[in-house]
Amino acid sequence: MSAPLDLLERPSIEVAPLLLGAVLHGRGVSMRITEVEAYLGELDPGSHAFRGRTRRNAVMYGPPGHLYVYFTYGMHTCANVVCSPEGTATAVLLRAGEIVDGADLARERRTTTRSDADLARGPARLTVALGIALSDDGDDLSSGPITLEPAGRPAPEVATGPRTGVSGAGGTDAYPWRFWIPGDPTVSPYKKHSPKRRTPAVR
DNA sequence: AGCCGGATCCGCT
DNA sequence: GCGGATCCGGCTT
Repeated sequence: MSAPLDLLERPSIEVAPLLLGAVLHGRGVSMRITEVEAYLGELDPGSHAFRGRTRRNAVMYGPPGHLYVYFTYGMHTCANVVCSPEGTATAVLLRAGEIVDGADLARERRTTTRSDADLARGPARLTVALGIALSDDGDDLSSGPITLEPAGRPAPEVATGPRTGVSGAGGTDAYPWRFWIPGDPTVSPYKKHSPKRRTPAVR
């Protein structure tokens, strides 16, 4: 890995706050990262790696500095930055960003009309704005087509809280594994996942 | 071979 | 605020 991305060799929980303010470049769009979540690998019930290596999550086990892209809810793709040394499956989910260049192109990729702040607000919208597809799973962030430019300096202020949308994650709600730039209008507003009813209440 | 639920988003109310 | 969309991965049978 090239020197600028050496920071990704650490576990995702350390990398996540450092990614705030970093800029992704690619496919005609540049995006400043404003919200992320850390997924801690095989020990983390919320992580795709919790039950070990599979074909889908194989990239998470590879070297840091690559994209792990997955498909969910039958229609959405989401993207992670793989962290920690090869053989260890930690990653940072990219949840929101501010388009700093190429907003017209990002907007063309969307099917619905939204405000600028909404263009990459939410992990699936973020991949649409950047033109990331499932075929980008495993892409090297140091050589493109999507590249990562680390933040010049740490974000002046970082907010933390529980991860969003993670259910059945064995009490990890208690851990502040979500990081965002406080007050930034591009940060996704979604509330914490509320578990679905399992069985009808019997009384 | 089949089932279940999901690191979500959108449109309607 | 809520439910539907829509299909794949991973586990069970």
